[in-house]
Amino acid sequence: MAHTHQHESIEQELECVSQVPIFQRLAADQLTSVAQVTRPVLAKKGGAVFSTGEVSQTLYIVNVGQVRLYHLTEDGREQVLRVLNPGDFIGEIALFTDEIHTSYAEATKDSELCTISRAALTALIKEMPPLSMALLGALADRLKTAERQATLLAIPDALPRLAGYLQEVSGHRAGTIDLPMSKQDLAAYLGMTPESLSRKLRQLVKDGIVETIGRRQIKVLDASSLAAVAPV
Amino acid sequence: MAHTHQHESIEQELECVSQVPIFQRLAADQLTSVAQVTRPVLAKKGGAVFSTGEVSQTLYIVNVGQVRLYHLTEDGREQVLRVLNPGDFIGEIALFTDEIHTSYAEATKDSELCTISRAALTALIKEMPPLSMALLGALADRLKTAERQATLLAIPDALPRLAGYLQEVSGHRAGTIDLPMSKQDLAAYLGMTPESLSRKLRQLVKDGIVETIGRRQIKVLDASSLAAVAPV
DNA sequence: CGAGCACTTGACCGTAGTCAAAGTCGGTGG
DNA sequence: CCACCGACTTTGACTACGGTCAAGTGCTCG
Repeated sequence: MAHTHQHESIEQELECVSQVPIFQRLAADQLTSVAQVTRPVLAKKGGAVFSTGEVSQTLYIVNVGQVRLYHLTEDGREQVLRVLNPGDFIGEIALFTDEIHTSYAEATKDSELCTISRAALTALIKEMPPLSMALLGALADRLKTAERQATLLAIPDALPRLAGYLQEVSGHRAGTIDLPMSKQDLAAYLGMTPESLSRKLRQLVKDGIVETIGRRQIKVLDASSLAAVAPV
Repeated sequence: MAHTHQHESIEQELECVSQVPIFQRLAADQLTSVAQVTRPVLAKKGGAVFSTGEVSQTLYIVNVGQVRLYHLTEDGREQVLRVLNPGDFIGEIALFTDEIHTSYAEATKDSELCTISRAALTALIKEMPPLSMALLGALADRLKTAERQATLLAIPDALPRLAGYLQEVSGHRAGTIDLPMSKQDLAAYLGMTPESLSRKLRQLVKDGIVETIGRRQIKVLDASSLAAVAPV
């Protein structure tokens, strides 16, 4: 489990809080109030931030590193729900619904997170209406992404599923994409095997639609051909 | 497009508002304030509540009837995102993110909805902190459902996908389920064809795990066998 | 520089999609 | 109240796509 600093200065909390989109609209003194109720948490690469079944009424904000959020199905498959990079947050479901976690959160790199307890956040919201709007906006955004993922996953064929994803992360324009996760995680996210992902990606490369650069970058060469392959 | 009543009494709005879970924690006088800014809307069976591309900064709450929310993919497939029954709401994404609708909403029965504009809701939230907590809770809940749907859809085989769905709507217990949508919509929701759904359902019936009653009901006979088939 | 892990490639097989057609339920109108 | 019509659902045969298993290649990080 992660280790909590006890004697940190307020500065680290401020750094964390000020980086987060949901807090960005707040005034300086409000930021300080927020920072005062956060607690930093460290998680080593491969370590768990939380697991299924835990009753953690805490909001986690990723400050440094990367956290992978996934469901574990009974047959051992990991369904990647999303990958959190600095500025992203998790735990909002547990925060607002009184339920136990149904997913695992695991650091894929050495990571640094800030946490806010449910009680503290509730108090903050009462004081700062803009904060609740920001939170609502962030949740709505996440919901949109999740529904989009569901739409993608419902596509029966792997090629358009991949194309749809690439289209989305590229913003429908030609250009270089930094993949937010490893190819095997991406495969799970898209509901296919790493083998299928590899084959379909290769097909797109062969057709001159995309180009791979190293392991974590893909360059979209022909956005319109990509759109023709994608079904959305 | 739907027709708006202009000269309704406040009573109808109150009926609508008081039925909605997100408003249920409010005091009577607060409910009245909410009711004052809502506008009822009627939608005939088969009629559109809104379509892709519309810039509607409005929250829709279903009061009577049923509304189907779906994406249309380029190959003509309809991906059902969800089906809204009385008390459910839509439009929150457009409300908080300044974006155009990416989905269609269509009434599957003659329906009655209440609407609240973005401006009005923002004002309400400022006045009533509990309301924002309720909204956040509702959104978090929806997010959880969407992530769950994504997990289900990522399952490669159709049988466990169906079993997982049945498990979920039955609350993991034996008993009768009222399907919230037609089988062909359910097939789309689960990312398979109506033919596959029919075959897999039949298999569950043959194995004595479930029983079909008419077209819209399924009775779970053996919850533990169902759990054995489901992968979640 | 080396070891291990991520990724790729290949061959085979099973499952679900497709197309076509029959069957059945539900609602509407006489 | 019953009969009909239309949409939903089911069934069947065929095909192909992707999953599985196995082995090979190449980054990347220590």
